[in-house]
Amino acid sequence: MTTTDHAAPGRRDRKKAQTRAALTAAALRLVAERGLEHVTVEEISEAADVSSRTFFNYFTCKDEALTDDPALDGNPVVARLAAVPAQVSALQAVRVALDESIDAIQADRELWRLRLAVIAQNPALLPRLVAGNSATEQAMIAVVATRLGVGLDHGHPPLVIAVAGAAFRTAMLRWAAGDDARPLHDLVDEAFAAIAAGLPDPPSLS
Amino acid sequence: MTTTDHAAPGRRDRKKAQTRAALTAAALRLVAERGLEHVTVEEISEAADVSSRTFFNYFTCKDEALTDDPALDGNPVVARLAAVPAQVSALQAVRVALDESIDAIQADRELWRLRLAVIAQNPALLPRLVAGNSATEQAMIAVVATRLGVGLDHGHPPLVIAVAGAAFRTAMLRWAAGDDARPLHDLVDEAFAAIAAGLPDPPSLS
DNA sequence: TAAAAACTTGCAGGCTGTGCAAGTTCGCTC
DNA sequence: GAGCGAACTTGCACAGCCTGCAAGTTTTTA
Repeated sequence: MTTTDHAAPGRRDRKKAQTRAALTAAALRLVAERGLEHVTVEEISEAADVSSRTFFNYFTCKDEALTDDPALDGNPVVARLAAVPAQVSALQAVRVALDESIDAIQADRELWRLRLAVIAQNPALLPRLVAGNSATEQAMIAVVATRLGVGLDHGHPPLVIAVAGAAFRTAMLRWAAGDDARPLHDLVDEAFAAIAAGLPDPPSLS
Repeated sequence: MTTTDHAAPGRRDRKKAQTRAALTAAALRLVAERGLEHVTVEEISEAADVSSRTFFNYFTCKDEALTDDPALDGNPVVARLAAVPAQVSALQAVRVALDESIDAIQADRELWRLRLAVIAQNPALLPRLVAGNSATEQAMIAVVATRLGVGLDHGHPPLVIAVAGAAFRTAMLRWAAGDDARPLHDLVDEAFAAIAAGLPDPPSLS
């Protein structure tokens, strides 16, 4: 059993989290310094003081060490999405479901700024952010379909999820770029609001 | 010189296109049959009757042989986007710029159905569709920023491009899944219309 | 304290992707 | 139409990614 929710994590789980964090930190630091292609898994593992074989016990590939975050597990997001009152529109429900993820990111501000800088310089990593990996995305689509009372073959739920993901990723990049000093939450709100308004052209600067 | 636009392609360029098409067809067929992980570059090359070293002269990685299509080169799309009259909204301009790509896909109906089936079964490939790779995407963002008369640090252009891409990809998958028998053009229109309307919840089936 | 479960590690090995140095095909010009 | 140069193909060597397996070690549980 690997730590049920309300149990205090034992030494083993603490060590695991520690090793994982060390690998992630090392990966991000090295890639930020040298670029994705000039860092090997062996170097990352070395920096985190584990064998490279152990690296692959934590991550299925190099990219995963850079993008995945335990604080952003998809399951809670899906659960929260299902818990949003039915009268809220699907789009807004997704935004609400992301609230705690947004807070988690803002709380780990420095790590995420670095992570997003790395992602911005290696666009292949971008789609990995936030349920880029089918599993969670499919679950969210299913929940939205249920919320709306439409079949799984309806076109709306996949569109809402894809668009919401795009909005969230865009807001994160903007937040990390620092062009706008506002907190992530505000930037996400702005993006979702723009979408809810139908993405009208903004007034050009006079 | 590699075939300027209005010149008749010589034997060499014809052979290149042929080899490329053979590699793509072989890759799609084999992956559809066996799954992405159970097909090697060597097998694909073998099926297309070239060496595996030659495979990498055409594609930088295995995925590229499955997703990229010469008919969907990003440059023309960017050019068309820039050519859309300025009074058209950015979102609609992107939709218009995609028109010829949509036609090209519909014309190659069978190939694209197979390709999208493969992509649906291997979601890691999805982001590669349609300017998933920064270069074109950045160019489109720049064009939209110019259209709108806003700076490159403005948040709207990236949002529009990301959302439009999500809409296009979603429509393509829907089209290929065959849940809806309408032509791709209609499905793309529907998705863009839904976005322009602010993604309101559809009426649930009574 | 002892068995069970979980985690780490090394090793062997297949596959991806790249640089280099032939060899071959094609296009162009005289 | 001979021949030169550019473009393309290929084999080879090699770095790096990732996996399965079979130890060994640490933590948990009884």
